Amino acid sequence: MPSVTRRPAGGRDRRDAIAGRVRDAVERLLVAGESFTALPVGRIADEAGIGRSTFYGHFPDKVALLIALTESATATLFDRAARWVDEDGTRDELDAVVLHHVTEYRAHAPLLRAVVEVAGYEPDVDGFWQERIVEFAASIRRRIERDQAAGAAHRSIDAGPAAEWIAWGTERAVSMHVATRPPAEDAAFARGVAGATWAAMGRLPES
Amino acid sequence: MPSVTRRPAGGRDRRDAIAGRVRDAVERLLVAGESFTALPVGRIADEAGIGRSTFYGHFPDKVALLIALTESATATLFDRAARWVDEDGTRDELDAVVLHHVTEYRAHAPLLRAVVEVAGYEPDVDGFWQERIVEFAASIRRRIERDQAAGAAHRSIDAGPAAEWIAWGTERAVSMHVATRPPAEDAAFARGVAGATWAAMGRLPES
DNA sequence: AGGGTGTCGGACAAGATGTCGCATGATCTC
DNA sequence: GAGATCATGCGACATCTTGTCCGACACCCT
Repeated sequence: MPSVTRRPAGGRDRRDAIAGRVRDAVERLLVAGESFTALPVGRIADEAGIGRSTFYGHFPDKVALLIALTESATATLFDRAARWVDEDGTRDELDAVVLHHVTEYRAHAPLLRAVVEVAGYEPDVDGFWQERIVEFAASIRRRIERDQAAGAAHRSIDAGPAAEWIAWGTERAVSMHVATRPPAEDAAFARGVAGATWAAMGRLPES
Repeated sequence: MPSVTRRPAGGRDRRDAIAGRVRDAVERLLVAGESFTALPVGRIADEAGIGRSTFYGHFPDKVALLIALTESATATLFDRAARWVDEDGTRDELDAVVLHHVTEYRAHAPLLRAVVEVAGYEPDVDGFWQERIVEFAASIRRRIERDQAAGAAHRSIDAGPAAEWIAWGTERAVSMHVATRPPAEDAAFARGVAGATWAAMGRLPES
């Protein structure tokens, strides 16, 4: 005789299945080139095979959906790069790190395109995205400062602005590259960015 | 006795005055923090003191208005920086060049924010903006290559990707800086970015 | 069987877009 | 000044989207 009332497993499974269908539907539509901004909720509901009012039972609005979609997708996006930064990774490792970032970015490109798009006019999304990049920039700054303290990085580099420039620059350049170039060019692009990043951190190799 | 029929100056003046009022109205609304995307045409018309249908007599739609607004505003945005690049400007000149760019960007910040925002979902605006940055990146690439040919820039820098990274990075970092920091910080930011840019071009000073 | 929850389809109100028609005002030409 | 032409403003209209609500139905649990 149970002493608490519990949600039924069947009901939860069904509810999760619907949220999953909405997610998959949005992904398909974004992959097909739809702009998130111009995408009506009714279209998403149709694509997911649910009622439009059911959508509102799961998500308060389209923006909340986007935030939910991207939280997990971007949770690990910067992990490898941040680890390289935090653990004082080497120049030899950097090509692979940037390539991994480009590859991950490309894998989530439709969603990330939507995030950047919606961040332009939605403060919640903007704040969420900025938080991600600003956090990464802070770790780059600390890395540059450590390198300078150890005499490994050139003292002409001002760690704060340089770190912001690197973090935002990488985000933007990768996003543009992924949007306009084929995957076959990823490795060369990543090598080039890695070289410029290393230099911008004040770490040009000895001539 | 005139042999051609000409539109009267008064009528043209009146027509230009209306277009100007629309421009000023949009600028005021953007400065006030309105998102261009969320701004209805009716609101712009009210702010400009014209009828909504008159708006459509002057601009086919809101996006066309934005493009018209930003074409002149951004026509010269990159001029000074491009000149520095094309005329093989020096490190000593770069601080002032970047600061000028930041200052110009800040002066047009509401409009440029709108461009980047709308570029996310409007192919015309996207193309227009990309063209600007890609052109700038190409000139940076040529500059890096000239420097490398002259033995002044480090050969570890791959000019193509580095140039893209610099161009897009600068656009994005400046836009973020202007949106989140006060003008008093512009000079320090510009110096920092100039240092990182010079380094990313493979031009770290001798230790 | 009864109760509770979730879903679907439809209706509603509000807002925005783009177009059109009509009345009025402004300007130009003779 | 009179008449013609063009531009403007207002309002109506059709369409679409958003967010909300309602009733009917399905499903699950006790």
